[in-house]
Amino acid sequence: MFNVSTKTQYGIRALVHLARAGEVVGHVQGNPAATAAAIARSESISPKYLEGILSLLTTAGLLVSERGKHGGYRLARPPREVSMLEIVEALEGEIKPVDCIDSREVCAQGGSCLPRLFWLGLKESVDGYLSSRSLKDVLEGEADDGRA
Amino acid sequence: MFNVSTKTQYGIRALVHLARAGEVVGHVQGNPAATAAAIARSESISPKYLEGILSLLTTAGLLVSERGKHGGYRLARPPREVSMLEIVEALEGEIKPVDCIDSREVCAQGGSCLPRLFWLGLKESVDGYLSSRSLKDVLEGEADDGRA
DNA sequence: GGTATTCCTATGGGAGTGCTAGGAATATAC
DNA sequence: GTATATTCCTAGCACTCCCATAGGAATACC
Repeated sequence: MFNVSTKTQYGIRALVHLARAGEVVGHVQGNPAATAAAIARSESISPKYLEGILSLLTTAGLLVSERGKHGGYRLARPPREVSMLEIVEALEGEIKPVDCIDSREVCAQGGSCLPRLFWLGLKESVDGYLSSRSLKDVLEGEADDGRA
Repeated sequence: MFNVSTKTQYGIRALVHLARAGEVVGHVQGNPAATAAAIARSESISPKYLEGILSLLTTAGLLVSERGKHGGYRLARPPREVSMLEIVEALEGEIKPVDCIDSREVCAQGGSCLPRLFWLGLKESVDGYLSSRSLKDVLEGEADDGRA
């Protein structure tokens, strides 16, 4: 349960790759931007598949792309300022255990829906974890910050 | 993301239904056991579909079934003693964001897999939330216990 | 113009979800 | 012991989503 798609896994690995290489907009302009093909090779990911993923991250504002020859991708912000929640939501959509999660009203089913509060709590727990980690934390292998 | 299947949603609603009706093994022997058909009717769930779900919960040891005429289902334990983690795992399997979550060794991909620690932390966060809630908590609509 | 890149759209196999259907096994009632 | 009410087991099916793969259009550098 709670399987994370390869799309998200690959996306995160690509972002970690860029972060490790210091590919951030503004910084280290000497470096050429990293191409999708290069990241795919280095991370053993299908190149064409990764292309689409990087496009999504660009649309979401997490990456900046340069087209044409010597083009490629860079992080739009330093890793410290990118929360994992942003990344995951960009690729998988909102954390939403059940569909009725946003409607403050009662569920489709008529009566009182007690489980909804339970699912809401789960969403908050997951959102809390994801938003408390930055790309930099993942890069540095920090599994937890001491407080569960 | 993190969609919970109807199987699990229906299963939980059925368990809440049984808990509310006081259908616990040993207690209130006067009551007839609740049938799948009756629960399905009351909760507006497809009867045949619910049958399979209740069977799963029986196999998992959360319900006790009685076959034949006047048969039905009862909770195997009082609601206070049933953790939501048990229920969810019985219906959806282990919480496992990525497949490499149990292998202490490095992922399939050769090098160091930093994201694995991150996913492990997510699993622990979800497991923690689920194991901290009992069926009774859900029944009483307790969304949180005060501590995030 | 040639080349290297991102970007867009379409396609397809495979797996999982959400049921539906039919009947076998089992227990009670008369 | 037959009828009846229930759980239990297996199979199947439409639908959607996942995981790519493919081909080419748009763009930018040389």
